[in-house]
Amino acid sequence: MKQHLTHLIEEALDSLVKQGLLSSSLASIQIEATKDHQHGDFACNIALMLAKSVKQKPQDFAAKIVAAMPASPYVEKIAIAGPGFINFFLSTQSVGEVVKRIHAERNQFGRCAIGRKKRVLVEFVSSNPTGPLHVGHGRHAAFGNIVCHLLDAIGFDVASEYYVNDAGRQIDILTVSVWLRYLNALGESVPFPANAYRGEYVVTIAETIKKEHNASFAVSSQSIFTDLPKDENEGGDKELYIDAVIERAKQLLGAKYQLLLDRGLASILADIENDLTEFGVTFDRWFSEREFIATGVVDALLQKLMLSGHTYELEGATWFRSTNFGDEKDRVLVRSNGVRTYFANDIAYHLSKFERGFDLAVDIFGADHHGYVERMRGAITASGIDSERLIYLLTQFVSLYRSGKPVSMSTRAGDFVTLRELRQEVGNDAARFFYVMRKVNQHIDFDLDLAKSQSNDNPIYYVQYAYARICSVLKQLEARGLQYNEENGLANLHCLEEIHERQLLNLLARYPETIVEAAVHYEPQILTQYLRDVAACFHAYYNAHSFLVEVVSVRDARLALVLALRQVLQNGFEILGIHARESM
RNA sequence: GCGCCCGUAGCUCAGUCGGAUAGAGCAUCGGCCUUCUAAGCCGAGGGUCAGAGGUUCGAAUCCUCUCGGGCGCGCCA
Repeated sequence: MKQHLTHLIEEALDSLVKQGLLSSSLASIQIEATKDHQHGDFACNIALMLAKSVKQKPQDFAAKIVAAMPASPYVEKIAIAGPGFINFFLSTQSVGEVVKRIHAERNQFGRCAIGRKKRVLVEFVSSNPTGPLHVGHGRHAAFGNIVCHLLDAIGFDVASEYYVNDAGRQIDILTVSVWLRYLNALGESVPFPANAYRGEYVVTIAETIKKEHNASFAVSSQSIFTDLPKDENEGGDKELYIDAVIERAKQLLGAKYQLLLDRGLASILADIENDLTEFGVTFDRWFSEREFIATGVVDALLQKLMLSGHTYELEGATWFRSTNFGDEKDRVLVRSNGVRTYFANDIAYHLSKFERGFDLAVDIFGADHHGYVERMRGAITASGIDSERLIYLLTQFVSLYRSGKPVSMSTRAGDFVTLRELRQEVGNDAARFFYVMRKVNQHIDFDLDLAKSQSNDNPIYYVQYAYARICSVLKQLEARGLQYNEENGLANLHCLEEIHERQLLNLLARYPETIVEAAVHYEPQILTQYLRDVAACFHAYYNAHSFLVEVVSVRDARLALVLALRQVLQNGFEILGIHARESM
């Protein structure tokens, strides 16, 4: 419809050019849906934009445009209002057309092909496998998953990946944490390092290992702790101390150290994957940093960067001159001890994404990584790849509120809330909806009481209830022994003349552009907001009018409308990954 | 100190490409159930869009500065 109206304006402008009233019709014509129904269904601001160049009052020029416009079967009335807007009032018949379209396209309604099958890789969560996911990761999971669905809906070829950071020092810390808890479970009395992972899950893993392997990882407490530096609580450095414990563990366990490491890692990854799967979030690939390094392609990929002339040697280390790309200081790629940094491996990983044929790489990270973005983009540019192809989306933090008070989530105190606990408390649907209801770069105050409440205050119940109510109407139809005739409904759309019906029809027509808007900006909250609007419109309609009226033509037309709405709700829910419930 | 993000009603937040009188919900107050679910609807009050300049037909939206809040500034990951 927008296209049609744009075309009408174009013809009017062309005609004015021919009359010599306008020098050029080259203007970007903006047609927008009105906010207020008194302004008709669509409005155009073209007269306001061109008024200056033709040296006329916008209202006068608008009148000339309207006079030059060809007649259209869809347009019932055209009015000039306000400072010079041209308002289009459509016929009931043409507004109702959207219902036919929805009935024809079903679950395809709202999908389009503007992504042109371009390949996009979305990387998200990528949480270090050192413990269970917490509520912050949940936001990444929900957001990333929904961004994938949105991009798919507009015709991108989407793949998702979880980068498993299983090669670094923190895995060693996990391993000794598990080991010390294991020794504890065997009855050894061992001090627990200040910098080790203190969570209860470590104890659980240790106990499992004890059951599986008995005492095969046992050593005497004395052999571990002789001649170690002081830990933090003894006035020492916790970093130096934990590194010394790691070294000692490797010495004492030999080849068995790797066994222990693998066991702990596998256990945590399994937990993470299980948690995400239950949450409805799956990945096309779990990309292991360790395996990636083992293939040997990391050095080959980094060669691109090395050959760019943007790297140099200093004090035994290899540096990337990221200051050439706006970074505040240069960054180390290879440490003086010969070990590559996380950054170097990550550059190789990102280069591999483009090497593997992806046109676009979308990374979803926490806002605490923002300092990292610039140097990665620099490295990509230096390697000869257009950094426009790398998109970073940074999420802000999530705070939980219960009874109006913030829930303490200090990791140190061991009382941080896991994603699993949150899901169990409020349910997957509410968690997903609440996570993406806010702009990604805005802090979330997650109200647990609200997410659980079964009331109109709760947005997730509000939208699901709209769906359930429509289902309920259909059950009622059956209970009264009535039949719905779709063909008759679609033939009588001109009966939908109530103001609520007009508003609902216009909203339904906006669903496809809402999806495009949400997808291209990576903003799912545009969709959640739309669903809340459409639900509010429906509830008002429901309250104002009966659907199951005596007059068959009106009844069938109304049912055709609410069934179209049900389809749109279902399509939106599908993208959000929430359930369409038939009853509440 | 430097960099990034944020600041909209008492509270939590919408506000599309710069458009018409800045909108919802909660809370407060007042209505609506012989009815397809009242888990809902309708109405009232409530605003210096943090502040000051600028850009223009028009600014919550774009630019500059100031104030306030969050985050980041490792040969960690």
